[in-house]
Amino acid sequence: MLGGREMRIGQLAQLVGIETQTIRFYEQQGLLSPPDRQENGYRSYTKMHGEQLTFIRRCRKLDLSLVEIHELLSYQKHPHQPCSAINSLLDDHISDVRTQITSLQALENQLVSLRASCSNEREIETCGVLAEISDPKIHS
Amino acid sequence: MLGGREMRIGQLAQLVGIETQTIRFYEQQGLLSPPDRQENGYRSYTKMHGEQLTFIRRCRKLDLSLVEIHELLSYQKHPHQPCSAINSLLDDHISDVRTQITSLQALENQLVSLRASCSNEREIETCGVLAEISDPKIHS
DNA sequence: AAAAACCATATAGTTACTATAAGGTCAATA
DNA sequence: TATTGACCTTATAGTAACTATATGGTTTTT
Ligand SMILES: [Zn+2]
Ligand SMILES: [Zn+2]
Ligand SMILES: [Zn+2]
Ligand SMILES: [Zn+2]
Repeated sequence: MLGGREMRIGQLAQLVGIETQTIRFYEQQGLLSPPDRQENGYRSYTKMHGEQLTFIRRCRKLDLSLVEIHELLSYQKHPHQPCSAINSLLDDHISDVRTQITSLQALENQLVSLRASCSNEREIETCGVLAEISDPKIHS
Repeated sequence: MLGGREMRIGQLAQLVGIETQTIRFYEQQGLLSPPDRQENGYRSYTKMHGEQLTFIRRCRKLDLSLVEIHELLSYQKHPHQPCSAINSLLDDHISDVRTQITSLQALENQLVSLRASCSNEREIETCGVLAEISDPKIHS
């Protein structure tokens, strides 16, 4: 054993703040390099695996999909190509997020207006909310 | 056959603008009343089923979950209770949507700032985007 | 009669995990 | 020494709301 810094999956999990199953899952998905195994079959991780995992987790917090992360990792393996692909990926992702925001805002408006059609304190039978969903008035 | 207005699943699907599998799925989930069957086993739907389906679809467009729709439908079956539960459901849902919007906006800001760390036209090796994800600078 | 269109059920796939089952390994304890 | 507990292994199923496929029966059209 050259550098005696290996850890087992539980320690890595604690280090990164993630569940052990998630680590195995990323390995299975090809996002995390398969670690060496001890004689008993236990996974043996290095500092590098910790960095890979942290990278993946940061990407996930940016709501990048596993496929997108896969792409980013593949770019990292060809460091002498132009980085325009990375920027395209990011631009597309930003535009996805903006689309989501826009449609959620439209949804919020609809919901607020629906909510306004009930003055509370009624019986369900005459509740404006259910009535509006069942038979919406058309607003210009 | 008393009122000869029954339709088969394909016709109902076309009427509502939905796939036949989705109709069967809603029935299986207990959202749509099970229709009568013809002698050959085919489902036989009435106008009422069309209205139920339209209600469900409108709820889905408001991004209400199937569980929430289930709740709404159960309220409809007890029309002489106060409608405050409906309003609570809606208020909770609106607050969910607002939470989503807020966190997506925060995400958008992060992504835009990340994007700004690359001036394009570089090699991947020196791309500020990957560098930032791997090793983020701390901003106040 | 044969082909096309429709219906039926059951099952698997999607995303990113999370949870469970069934069992092997290791260190500490009774 | 036997057993407990914590840890590890793999494999499989569950989540949400559909969507797609496989396989086979029925009806309608050509
Ligand atoms: Zn994206
Ligand atoms: Zn009301
Ligand atoms: Zn909701
Ligand atoms: Zn770049």
